[in-house]
Amino acid sequence: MNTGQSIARVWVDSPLPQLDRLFDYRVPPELADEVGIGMRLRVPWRSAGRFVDAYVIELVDTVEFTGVLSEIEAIVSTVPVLAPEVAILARKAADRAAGSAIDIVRVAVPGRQARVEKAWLAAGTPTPASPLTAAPIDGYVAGRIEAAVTSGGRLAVDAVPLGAEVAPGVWTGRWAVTLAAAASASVAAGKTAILAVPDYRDQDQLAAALAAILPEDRIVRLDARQSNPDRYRAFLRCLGDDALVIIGNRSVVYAPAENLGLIGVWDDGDPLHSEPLAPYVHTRDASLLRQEQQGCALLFLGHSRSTEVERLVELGWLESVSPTPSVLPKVIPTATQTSGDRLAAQARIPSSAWREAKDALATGPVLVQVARPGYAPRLACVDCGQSARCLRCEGPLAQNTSRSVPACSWCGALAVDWHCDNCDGTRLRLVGAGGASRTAEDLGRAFPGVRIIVADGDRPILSVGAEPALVIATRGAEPRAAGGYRAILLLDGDRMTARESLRVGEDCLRWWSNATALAARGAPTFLVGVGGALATALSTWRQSEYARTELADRRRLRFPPAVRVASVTGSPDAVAKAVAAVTIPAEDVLGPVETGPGTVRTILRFDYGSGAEVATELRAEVIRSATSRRRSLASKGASGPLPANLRVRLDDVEPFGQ
DNA sequence: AGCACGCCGACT
DNA sequence: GTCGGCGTGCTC
Repeated sequence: MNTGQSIARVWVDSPLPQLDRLFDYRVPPELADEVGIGMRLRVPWRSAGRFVDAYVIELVDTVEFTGVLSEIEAIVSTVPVLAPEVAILARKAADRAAGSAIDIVRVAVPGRQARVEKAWLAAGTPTPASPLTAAPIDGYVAGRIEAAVTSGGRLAVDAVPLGAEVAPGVWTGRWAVTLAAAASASVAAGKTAILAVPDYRDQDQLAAALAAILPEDRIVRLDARQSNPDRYRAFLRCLGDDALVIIGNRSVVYAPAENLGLIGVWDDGDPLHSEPLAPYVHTRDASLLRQEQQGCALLFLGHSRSTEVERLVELGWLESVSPTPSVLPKVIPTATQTSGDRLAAQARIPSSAWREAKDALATGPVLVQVARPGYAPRLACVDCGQSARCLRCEGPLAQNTSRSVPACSWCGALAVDWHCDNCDGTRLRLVGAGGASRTAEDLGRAFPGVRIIVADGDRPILSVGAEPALVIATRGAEPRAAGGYRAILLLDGDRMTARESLRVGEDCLRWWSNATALAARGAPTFLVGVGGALATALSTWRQSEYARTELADRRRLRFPPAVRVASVTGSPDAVAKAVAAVTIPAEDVLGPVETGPGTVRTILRFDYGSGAEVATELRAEVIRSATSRRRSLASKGASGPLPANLRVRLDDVEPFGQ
């Protein structure tokens, strides 16, 4: 592997920001034939007896470092787990997010499983893959998406809002069929496709759609939920030269693929695409970087459009593609509480929707989308109306089933012997609309004899059959119905739109659009109790138009994604210093506000053009504060934990409400 | 993070 | 004289 170079330049596996650079180590002669780029090493660290893991980034024969070099201790494995294209991507993504490359590597490269690795090495290169033909992409102008896939195009594609039977009795969304076919076009052209979806239910659908058009050995599932051996096995499979389809959730965008033809992202507006680990790089941003780096095609597919994708469309960076011929779901916005039927009124269902649902129930499943799980998500004192709080921790009380004892939503304590701290009353009543279980109970009374199915985060259901049933689901947890739902009721719209968040409109439209796409062709969807631009966007099925006006609003207000933002958190002096180090206009410095004992947060807003500069400046401050300032606070004898020096997070929308 | 180096007060 | 306190700085 080595061509005579005797110096390995490595990234050490440490979360310390000041160590996020290359370190040089001498390669001992006995390892010179073995060591290669991307391998995991064990190297001495500072003093005798201490070692850290490291990844080989470069092999060179000269050093700029003037000190005494240490020697590599050992090669952990000769498998080049950190592919060069992934290392480059990690560096770029980390720089953009003012974070460490090694933090990305930790997400990108699974832990070594010696047994799995041994078996993989013994098996040798996998079977040479036979040539394949691409599956046709139906529902769009013929050849449009295929052409983009084979020529490195970038598209924002509106998904066809229908279901598909990909195998006898196996139903998925048409989006999965579209994405699978696009991936097959890439693989047929000899290039790997990476497909990222937000959750496991989406992953199952995509896997089913792929299984229908590609041989099993072409499909690799790579996600964090797999067991360590399974994940490592799948990861190793990606290292070969074969053109594969690699599917998974957000971290799959870092899968090794030297010969990458396509990155496909389903439903980029789903918050599960946003990485919760530092440096918090969103699937969308990682995909954009990788597309530029490797020149592959990039496809964002969704039923609704995120403001971020809309921005890229308006810039001309992405091209917008809609189904041809267009498919318009039948959406009927409906006012709240007009039903004369007592039971319907109790279940918050307007009379027109009620009648249609009743008729539809004779022929197949009907979906009812609600905002919250449980029975009574909010309780109050019957006598004085004050909302009921836990006697122990002041958390809000909720009731999970009609018979269960109310319990605290925060600490879980059962509210036995509860009394109101305002009036000493002891009886509780439901506030506002009930949760999924309560709605199920109400509807069960209204439709005696009809099968009721409840699906929420705790009781996930992937699919239901074509038989009549009332399916009550919380938003985002809707099962797919064989042949599609015969009617859909979107309840609780008023409650969903009442949330305080920058993205509330976008999120609601996404939840409703995704649910609407579960309807059978021509089946009605009733949007209850919502009017205005959101209702118009859903009923005219023009989500991108909504995204356009939403983005225009954000531009006026200088909110993301019209601008980029960075949150700077830490001790008041560290934050002040960091903010002073950044050269941006004063009106774009928001704060500081106190976020905890001795901790403040300042938000910086800046244009995309200044992004690289701001990230570099903030990064330098993080390193400075990590290396210079020590525990000056702790030595003062102050009790309590030492507040973190300085934390920087780019494109953090949480301060705007999430 | 750890851990060594370094420069001032009580000690055999 | 020097043992060790912890503030400071570095890790190829």
